[in-house]
Amino acid sequence: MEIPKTYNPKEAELDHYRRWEANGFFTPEINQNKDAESFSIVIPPPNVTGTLHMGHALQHTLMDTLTRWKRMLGYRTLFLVGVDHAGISTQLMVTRQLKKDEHKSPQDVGREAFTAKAWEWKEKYGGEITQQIRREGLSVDWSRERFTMDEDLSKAVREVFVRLYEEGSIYRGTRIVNWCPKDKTVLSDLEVKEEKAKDGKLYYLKYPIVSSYDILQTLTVATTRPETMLGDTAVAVNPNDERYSSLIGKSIDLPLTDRQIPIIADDYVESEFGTGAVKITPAHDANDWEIGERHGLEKLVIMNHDGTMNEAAGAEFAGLDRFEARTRIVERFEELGLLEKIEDYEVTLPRCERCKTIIEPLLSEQWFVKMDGLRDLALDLMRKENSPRFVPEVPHKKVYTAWLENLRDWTISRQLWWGHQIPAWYDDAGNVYVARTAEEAYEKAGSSGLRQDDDVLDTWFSSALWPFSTLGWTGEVTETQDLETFYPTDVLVTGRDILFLWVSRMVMTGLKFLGEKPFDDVIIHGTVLDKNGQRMSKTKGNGIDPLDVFDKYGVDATRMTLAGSATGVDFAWRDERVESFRNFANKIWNATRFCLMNSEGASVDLGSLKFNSGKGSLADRWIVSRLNRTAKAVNYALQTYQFHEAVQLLYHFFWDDFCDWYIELVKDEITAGSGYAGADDGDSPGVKPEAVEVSKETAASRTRILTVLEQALRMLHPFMPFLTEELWQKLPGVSNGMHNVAYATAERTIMLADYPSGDEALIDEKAENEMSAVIELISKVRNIRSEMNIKPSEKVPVHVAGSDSLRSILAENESKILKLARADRMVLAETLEVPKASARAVLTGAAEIAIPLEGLIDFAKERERLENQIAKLDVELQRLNGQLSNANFVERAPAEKVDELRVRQTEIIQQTATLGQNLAALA
RNA sequence: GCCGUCUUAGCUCAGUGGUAGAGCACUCGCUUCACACGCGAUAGGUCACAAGUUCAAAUCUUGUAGACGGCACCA
Repeated sequence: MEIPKTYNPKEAELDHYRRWEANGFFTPEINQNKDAESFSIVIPPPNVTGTLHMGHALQHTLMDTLTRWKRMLGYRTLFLVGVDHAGISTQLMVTRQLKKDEHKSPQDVGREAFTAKAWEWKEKYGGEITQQIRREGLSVDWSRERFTMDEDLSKAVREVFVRLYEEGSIYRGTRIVNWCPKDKTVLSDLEVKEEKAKDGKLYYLKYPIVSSYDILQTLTVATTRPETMLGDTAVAVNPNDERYSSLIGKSIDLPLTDRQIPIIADDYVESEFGTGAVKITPAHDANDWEIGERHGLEKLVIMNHDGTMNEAAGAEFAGLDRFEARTRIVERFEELGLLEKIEDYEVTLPRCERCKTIIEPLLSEQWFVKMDGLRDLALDLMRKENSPRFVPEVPHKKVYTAWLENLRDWTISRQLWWGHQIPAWYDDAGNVYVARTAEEAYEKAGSSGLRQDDDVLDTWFSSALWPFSTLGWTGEVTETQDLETFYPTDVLVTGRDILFLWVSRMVMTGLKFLGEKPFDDVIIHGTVLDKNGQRMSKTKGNGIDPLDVFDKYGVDATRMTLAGSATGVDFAWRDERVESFRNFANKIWNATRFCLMNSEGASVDLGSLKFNSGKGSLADRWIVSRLNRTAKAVNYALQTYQFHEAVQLLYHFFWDDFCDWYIELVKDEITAGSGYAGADDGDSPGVKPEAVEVSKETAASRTRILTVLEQALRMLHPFMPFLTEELWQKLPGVSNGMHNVAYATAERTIMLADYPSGDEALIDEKAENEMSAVIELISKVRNIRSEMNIKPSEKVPVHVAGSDSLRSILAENESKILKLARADRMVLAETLEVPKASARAVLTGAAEIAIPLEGLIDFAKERERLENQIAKLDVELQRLNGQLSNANFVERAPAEKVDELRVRQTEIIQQTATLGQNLAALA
């Protein structure tokens, strides 16, 4: 079979994906084993407005790797995919489009037309991310694709809302909330991000005290937001503050208004801060609101929802933007001689996570979820069962627990049109009827003259139900088969930024409504940073588009790069790293190409790797041992979510063990008699292999190498799905008979092949030790050749002295050693008998080698070589001597350890002696 | 303010008590018939700093410095 010299990923990628999807390989139904254990994972639903970024690519890779691995192991596997309706984001997109296309605002078209537009937008543009997910190769079940606003999911949302309302956990109340004047909606605490302001100021305002005398007395208050003074309804001081005790009970003539406000005492005030007197604006500050509650103060709202001042702020200010009002008020205070001073002051400002607008704390009536009960469910689960298990555990377990412990009520209403409209209806008298449907509300009210609440729910309210709403939970008694089979899910893979917003809430709702946690393990992956270690962001423009990387290096190489980063750790993106995995993909391609060029008369046969002890050549037993050892280690690494460990194991097994050693060791056997060791440049057709008779031995060797390769491809498949499928399909003899039994009848594909789990019986310590000796010998010879500048084309004789067993191992592998060491003969003896003009080295086990180099040797260089070797050993020996002469060490360290060092000490002494003699002989 | 993470080879990072590792880059040598996206061979680190625990510390404890993250407060 002829294949090109270089792997071209793009060709393989789309074709295989189409075929996998069309054949239903991604669905759990492909699994024919009724007793199969299930494995399920739900994707963190990307925003419908979103496009793929590196964070997605990372988390998707981890999830797909796990899913493919479990599927190959025979689990009934569901990787559920879906998209989030992303309330604010989508509303903004659609609003923008409406403005651009029709020059209209949402209010112009009305709610119904607007949401219709939003659905249109979703159908048209919302598919981008799902196409990108296909490009990534994710083995998600498209037949179960979900959208958070699907009818079933919406039903689940209403059900949960009604149940929480009925038990009193959802309530409507008037509170200070986080208001975004740009998006014109309330936000939860988690959607507000604090940011340091560059030029914060602290304004000291003098408030005139109402006095029975005519002397003007003032009380100075400090504030960062002077504009709120128009809403002040008191000034507070600490009750123990002697400076002000006489003022308590008196009043202030509030400047710029015609109001008089009281001076009150409250413990909240810290005398040390500012002037020790605080202006109190209950309608525009959460702490002030508390004080207002305690003292029965009026709550005067002075701002509109768009951040402008309202009538209550007074005619002079009404209509001004809040920041214009600030400037204006400061000017007016100055005019009145009431501005004491302005200080620079570092202040952190709350900003809208989405649009970065400064949040206005505003008094507003909203819906809230009381979190106490839900919180306790999650906390108990953590305290009693240590669940969910975070990977890595530090720091997430602690952060998660601490957050729960300090949890406050959740503001769930949003002043948007795109989302789940709150299932609450009002009659003209203002009575509220919370119900699953309008009909149910009418029934409760005994009238159909009701108006549904205008607001929608926080997007995270529906996301919180994702692990079960997607599996068919609607709260009805008939639970679906999927829910039965796949809930709870096995593992959640997500970023740390949504630990509170999403993960914690899924835990709470899962426990509450299904009585069972939604997942066992939570992998919190790291953040992909740019090459300077900075977070990628749109504003910085330093983002790396995964699709560009796919185009340049291939999806598989990108996946290996992402999986190859340590779980949970941030890492700086380096193209060089993907490049090395692109090279790795090419290495796999070419190794396969070589095996295929020499596959005549052979086909993949698992039986060819089952050796009874002692049977099979050393190289064969060795590679089979390495294969099985690697398989065991890879499975363990995946079980413990050490993806990078698995990547390293596979990389080194394939490249070092399989390519660098095994292929080279058996090359002669594989190419024997074919006259076709390889195509020359790819241009000429080469010799047709069918012209040549393939011997039984050659065919057997070819079968073995093909089989090892086939197993390696299977192990690599969860990480590199496209390349491995592409190559696997080309191997002679592959069939659906290699599938896990659960998929016996499915059309043949590597993605359903049985995953190698590693056979302990085929791990052969003896073979690995013997091969180490062969490898050590070859390496030493190569080292001498290189340092003595012996041309690659020049063959040398190799003399080896060593034990009987070593000599017999080497003798058995003579032809291989000669080839790889580029030697023309190997002389084995008990002691070395070589001329003085030889280059020498020592081997493990009191063995030594020499290469006679009459006329070629550079004595000075050889002396240097030997001295270097001695010096290196001496460093180690000094350390060993130190340790072993320490009585404490010998007494207290485990005997095993002490013995180990003694053995090593003896060996070094012996080797040093040998090298010393060699050196002396040169003089 | 509170909590936490990181600091290891030129770069990016593994490594969690017992002789320091990888990839890339660097140096040297190779058109060796799968692959130059390759092959072979080197070089390169007092594991941020200090003290402590231990027979033994990159690894555990404490402190210091620097980088970063989360939470809270902010008149």
